[in-house]
Amino acid sequence: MGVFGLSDVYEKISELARRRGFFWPSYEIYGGVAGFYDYGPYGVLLKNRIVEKWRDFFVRRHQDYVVEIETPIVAPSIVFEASGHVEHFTDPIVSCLKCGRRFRADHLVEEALGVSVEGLSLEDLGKIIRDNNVRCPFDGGELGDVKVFNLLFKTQIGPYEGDVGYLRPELAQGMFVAFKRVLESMRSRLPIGIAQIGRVGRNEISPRQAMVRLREFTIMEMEYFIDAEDPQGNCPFFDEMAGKRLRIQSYTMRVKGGEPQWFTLEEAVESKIIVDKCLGYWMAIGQEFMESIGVPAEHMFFMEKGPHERAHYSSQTFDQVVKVSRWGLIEVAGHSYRGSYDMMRHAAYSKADLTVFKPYKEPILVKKKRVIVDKSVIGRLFRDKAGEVLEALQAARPEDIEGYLTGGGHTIKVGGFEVPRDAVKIIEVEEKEWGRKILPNVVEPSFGVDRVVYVAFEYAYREREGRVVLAFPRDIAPVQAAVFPLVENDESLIAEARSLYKTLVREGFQVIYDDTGSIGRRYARADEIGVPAAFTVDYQTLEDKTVTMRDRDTWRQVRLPADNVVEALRKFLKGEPLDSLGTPFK
RNA sequence: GCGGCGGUAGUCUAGCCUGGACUAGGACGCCGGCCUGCCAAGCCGGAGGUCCCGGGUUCAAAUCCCGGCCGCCGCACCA
Repeated sequence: MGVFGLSDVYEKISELARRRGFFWPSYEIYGGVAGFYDYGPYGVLLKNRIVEKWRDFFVRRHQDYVVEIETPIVAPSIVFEASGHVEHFTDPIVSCLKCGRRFRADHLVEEALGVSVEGLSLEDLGKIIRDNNVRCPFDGGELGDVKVFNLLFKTQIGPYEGDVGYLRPELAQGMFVAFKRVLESMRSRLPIGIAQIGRVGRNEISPRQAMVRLREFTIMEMEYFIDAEDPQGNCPFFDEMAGKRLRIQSYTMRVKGGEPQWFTLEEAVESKIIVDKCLGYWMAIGQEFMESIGVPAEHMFFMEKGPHERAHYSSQTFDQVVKVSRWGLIEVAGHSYRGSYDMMRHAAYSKADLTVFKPYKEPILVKKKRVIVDKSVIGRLFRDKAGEVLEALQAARPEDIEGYLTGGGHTIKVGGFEVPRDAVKIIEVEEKEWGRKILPNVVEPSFGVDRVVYVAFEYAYREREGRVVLAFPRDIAPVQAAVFPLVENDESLIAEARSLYKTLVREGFQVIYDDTGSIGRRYARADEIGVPAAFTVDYQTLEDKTVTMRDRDTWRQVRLPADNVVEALRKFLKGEPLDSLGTPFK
């Protein structure tokens, strides 16, 4: 028995996944490497459908605001210096000089001395270790310098060792760095969502839990760029989801030991449990997405992270967690309010102007003070320094300069120069302002594909009369239909079945054709990879061109004309009940 | 990274303690043939094994010992 009263199906799932070609640990013939997984033929089909569904929920349905891009997985080091990952995406470690074992430096100190060392620099940690003679807990050996272990995979771009590159640990930086160009190509309007689906790498110290914690994995992520000062305009679709019910456990609820509670999206936003409308909106979409993958709403909730649990960039983060039988709660998505941290950093590091011009409806008149300088005086007085002086005067705030003028002094001190007051005057002008420049804030829903695949698999797993059925929601099933002749040794049945199979393939369906073994065995095989519908060509087909259609989940059948199969399958995959598609059979 | 347990055809497993007749046995699955008028039926035939890897002990190692890799569990870690 697993947790939450769910029976632990992990072993059965991994066995089935390997045997039927969904997923398995990579590099098996070389003994395997922890943290890497292969997708097999049906796994790829399943994953692709899940990815396509995410794209539908987050991108296609919001296509007037959300676009998808693709950026490289390797970035020059400056990108992750700007993002803070080079500095923060690390653990401090020390090595024992005698046995070579490695330890978390902060934990060792906290354990040995019973003091909190949170936020201390590497040097400070090293000093504490030396001053207190902290030793290796195994053989008492002396400890070396405190170093950082960075979870970024490091590489080199081109032939020169100085050109450090990193494998991205998240997709977000790709969107931030490309933001200006994307915004421009989408006619420079906010809000805008930029989505991306792609691989990332994190050099985890000890990955575990199969597909749940990998060193290389796929993320589906969106950065939704908004104007923090225009809360009304940011989320034009909010009302459509306002009544959606979400289960939320705020940080304060959690530290008090409280259970997650149900809120409508509107309630959660109005009571400030979710700090931002857009953050809440995408959480609601995220919940609908996971429900469509097969997870009932009562099996997931949003868990708010506390101040010390959040990433360095975030002011509010919710983990979208789903119950699984083996490991309890696993995080399938993180929903973060990232503020303008990243955009600020990239603007500073790249010197690019990453602001967005937001026009007002009507231009407004503003009174501004302007510094007027008598350049001939400055030129004569400062000669070759005149340029610098002028620059300093322009850079200064007019109010400050006015302060000197009204203060009655004889000179104005600016940029290390003293400028005679007569050379400068302040005038007031009226200007039309057509808009303002803002640095956008960012809301980010980010899903781990591989975890979603695992969750879909676990929630689809059923046992029925000693047989295994993968009851995927019909529209994510890796294979959509099966076609069988009733028996395997009748050429005319086989010919009809092959022809039906070809029709379905031509119509774009993923179909398996199978004519070996008994019909029951073939149904069982199809159930085991989760094929929602099976069509069987029997002797009556030869008379009246009808076939039977079988539902994976009920094992019931209807009979319908072979010519209607394409349309019936299309409807069935969209959720229509079997009974509406034909007349009952047997 | 630490500790415990484990690793044998595609899958599940017997054998390991007590080394040799193991040319590694079985079941399911898979492939071919026969049969089969709707839910893993039957019969015949077949393919499939680096016994996790490396080293050691021994006349002899799937079996004992050491190291490593991988997995599961617990601790730690998971910006």
